[in-house]
Amino acid sequence: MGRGKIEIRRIENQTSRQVTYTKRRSGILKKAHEITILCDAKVSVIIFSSNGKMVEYLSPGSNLEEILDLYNKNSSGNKLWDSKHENLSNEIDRVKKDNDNMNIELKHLNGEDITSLNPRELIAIDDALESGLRNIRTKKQKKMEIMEETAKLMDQRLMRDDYNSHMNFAFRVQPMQPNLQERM
Amino acid sequence: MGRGKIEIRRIENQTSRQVTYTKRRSGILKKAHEITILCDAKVSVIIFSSNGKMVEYLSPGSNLEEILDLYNKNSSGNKLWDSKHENLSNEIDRVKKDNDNMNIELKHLNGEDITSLNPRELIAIDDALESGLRNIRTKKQKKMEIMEETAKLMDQRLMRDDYNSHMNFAFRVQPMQPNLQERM
DNA sequence: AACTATTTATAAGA
DNA sequence: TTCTTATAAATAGTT
Repeated sequence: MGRGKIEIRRIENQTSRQVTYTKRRSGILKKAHEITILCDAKVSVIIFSSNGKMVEYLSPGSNLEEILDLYNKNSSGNKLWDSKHENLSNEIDRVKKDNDNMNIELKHLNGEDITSLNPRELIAIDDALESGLRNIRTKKQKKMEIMEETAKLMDQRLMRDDYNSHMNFAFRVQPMQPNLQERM
Repeated sequence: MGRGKIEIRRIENQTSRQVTYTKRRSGILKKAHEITILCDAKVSVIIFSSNGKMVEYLSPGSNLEEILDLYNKNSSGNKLWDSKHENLSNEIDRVKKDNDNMNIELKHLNGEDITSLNPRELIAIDDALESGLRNIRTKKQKKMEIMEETAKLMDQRLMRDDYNSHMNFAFRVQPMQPNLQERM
């Protein structure tokens, strides 16, 4: 449809390729719109020029997500963006499994849900609890000691500061007696 | 372009709407293909008829995921399928948080990572461990008792069955000498 | 960016 | 439906 017939093959001349692209692109978008109106179809057209610029047509009253949902429904087999979602889903499953395991472990450590356990498992839990208790008491003990130590040091320092501040006071109230300056 | 000019408005006649749809649909697909070849563009066309049947065109050497990735890059603002993604991501975060909390709790119960805890918290852990220990020992005890009870009952039953089977045997192998039955 | 000769698409009819 | 064909629309090459 033009001054001459053309073969459908890549237009080598960069300029006329660009011109043809623009003309035909608008043609397609127009047709897409027309079929939408004439036949109430839903149409999505996405066109990228060779240099990456995009234009799209979307039937009014549609949105691409809806179209792609329909696309997924109509496509047999592997769905669009499933691969992207699959990774996330897998991670959820993995983390949930961890979650369940820890939940069970916590319950066991609290003596719940243990009716199905065998004696060997019960002993393991008992051991874990005892070991935890030992650990925490040791550390608590150590902590207490450190705190007491610190408290003692603080106390000493406070007493010293207190002494000094008394001295300061003494100096301040008697500034005119330089022979009392032997303070640290 | 036809015997008469038509207005671009919904074709009310169901039949001619269907006919027009088919013709124009193939027209669009053809044009999509042509611009792909002539101008080496990338094109995605998805068309749904009013009764939900789908056809698509996709430039050879492309796939829809690629096109939609480009679409996302070219669309400013909120991306396609982000909402779906977001839901999954949120769930992961939520579950991971649970996970972390339980992990910390488990470590605390084992006496690990407790240096930052205050004495009140340490006491809570200590209590939890003791209560767990009490629970599990009570239940273990109960379980043992039940098992012993069961064992005893089984034993009694076995002994009785054993006796009976001997009786049977005795009767069977020495049916003719009833006075030799006094074995156990 | 406009123009127009020609091709192509397609509306209506068979 | 499918085929035909007159005509509208799109567009290739030109200005």
